[in-house]
Amino acid sequence: MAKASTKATAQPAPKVDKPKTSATAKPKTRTNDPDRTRANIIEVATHEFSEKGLSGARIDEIAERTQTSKRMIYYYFESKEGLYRAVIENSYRRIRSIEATLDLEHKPPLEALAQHVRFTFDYQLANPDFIRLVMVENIHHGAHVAQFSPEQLDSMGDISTLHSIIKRGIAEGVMRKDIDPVDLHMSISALCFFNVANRHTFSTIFKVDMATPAATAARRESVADTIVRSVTL
Amino acid sequence: MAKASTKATAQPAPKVDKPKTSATAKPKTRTNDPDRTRANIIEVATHEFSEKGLSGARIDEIAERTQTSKRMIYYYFESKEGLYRAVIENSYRRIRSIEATLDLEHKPPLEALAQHVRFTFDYQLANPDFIRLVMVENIHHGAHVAQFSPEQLDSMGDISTLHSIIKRGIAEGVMRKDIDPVDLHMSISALCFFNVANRHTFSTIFKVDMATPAATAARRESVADTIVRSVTL
DNA sequence: CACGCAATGAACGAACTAGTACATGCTAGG
DNA sequence: CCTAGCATGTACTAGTTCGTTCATTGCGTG
Repeated sequence: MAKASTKATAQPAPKVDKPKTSATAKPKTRTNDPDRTRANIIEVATHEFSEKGLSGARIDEIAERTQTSKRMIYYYFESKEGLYRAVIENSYRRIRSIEATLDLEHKPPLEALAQHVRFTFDYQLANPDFIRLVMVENIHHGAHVAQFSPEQLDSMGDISTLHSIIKRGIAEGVMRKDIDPVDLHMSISALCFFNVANRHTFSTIFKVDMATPAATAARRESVADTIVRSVTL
Repeated sequence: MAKASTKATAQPAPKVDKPKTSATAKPKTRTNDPDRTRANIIEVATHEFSEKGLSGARIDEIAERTQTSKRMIYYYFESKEGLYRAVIENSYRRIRSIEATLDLEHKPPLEALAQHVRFTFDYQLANPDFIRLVMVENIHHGAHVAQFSPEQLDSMGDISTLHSIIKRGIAEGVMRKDIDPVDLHMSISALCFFNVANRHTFSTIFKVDMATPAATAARRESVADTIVRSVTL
């Protein structure tokens, strides 16, 4: 459980150094570090909630796995739901910040689209906690996401990358003119999401191990191909 | 252990064969009717679990909405998990029994495939409880589905309809020869599933109402089209 | 027709769980 | 260096929640 470096999980809090506590301070004394504490709590809670759901997660258990105590959870987040909200918000923010670091602007549109799909596929695969959190949230009818601010929602729903790919595709005459970006995005999300979200029941029922590198690679190409085909003339 | 009867479970349980319980029984006296009681409990529990998850559902609440008491839940299902298992099993059984009542054998392969997709789409849309239950189960890593018998799993994974459509499609030269039926099924499931499972967060983030008839119809066709395109030459 | 077993009900309790009261250490500003 | 207020830890409580105990009623059958 040693989770030392977790610094900027919650926010870019410049907590740099803490010379105060006698530079030579030993682990004996307590060191107040709000940002770190918050970040640590969110990190632990993210995993707990994604693993057991909102009602299944236990505050006491989260507190135990934290470097601090239950008291701090209520001090910073007020309630179990407050913590859950912070977790969801933090997860969405992280996902957003990492996406779109891809350079697709000067590749042929269809190739760019395929790349975009593969990236999405791999990213979701690499972040099962986020996927599970989205499932949990939908079981709750998206009630907490609905509380987000308009700005937050806007940035979460930013699919400008896809827009520009489609635009170029149409301009270059390699894509249908009637593509609905949101509809396309939904298809991409659906295919990538399912791969992570439902892998357990699907693997069990169809007796395949979706987790092997070979199966993953094959599925990744299948999804990319399916999407590319859906936009061509 | 009281695995006594496993016949009529939840559903329009028309109280089929029930010669024993004096057919003329009046509402005044208590009428022992195990099957009906079981079915009633499962019905209520299905909704509760799908709405709140395994840990979120409350046995007391389920009991209240039942025509019987909590005592009966434990009498028939032993535990909360036992009830949950029965609910999952029953749901999968229902889904299976209704599917494949479609006559697709003498339609052109591609048309048959499109129909099959539309049917799946509509069916999942009409059964959100089942979809949500599958989500809940996957959050639990499919641990309970994994306990099903091989026979149960076999019938749940029966995609012979799809197999035969593909077979005809290839024979008639209108489909690719290298289609993997399970892979195709996964794509169909993914696209249909997402439409119900993630509608809340998706609608909120992208500011669209996925529930309108128009949006539903459009999405249905988009999904059918995407799948059909994915198998053509 | 009575007897054993299945089905049912009401109330109870032990364990758990979210949240809090109280006490105290730490850091910064004057 | 001293005080105010933020940060933290400990111990506790009030309210749930699953599951059970004890008792009773209906049903089929010998």
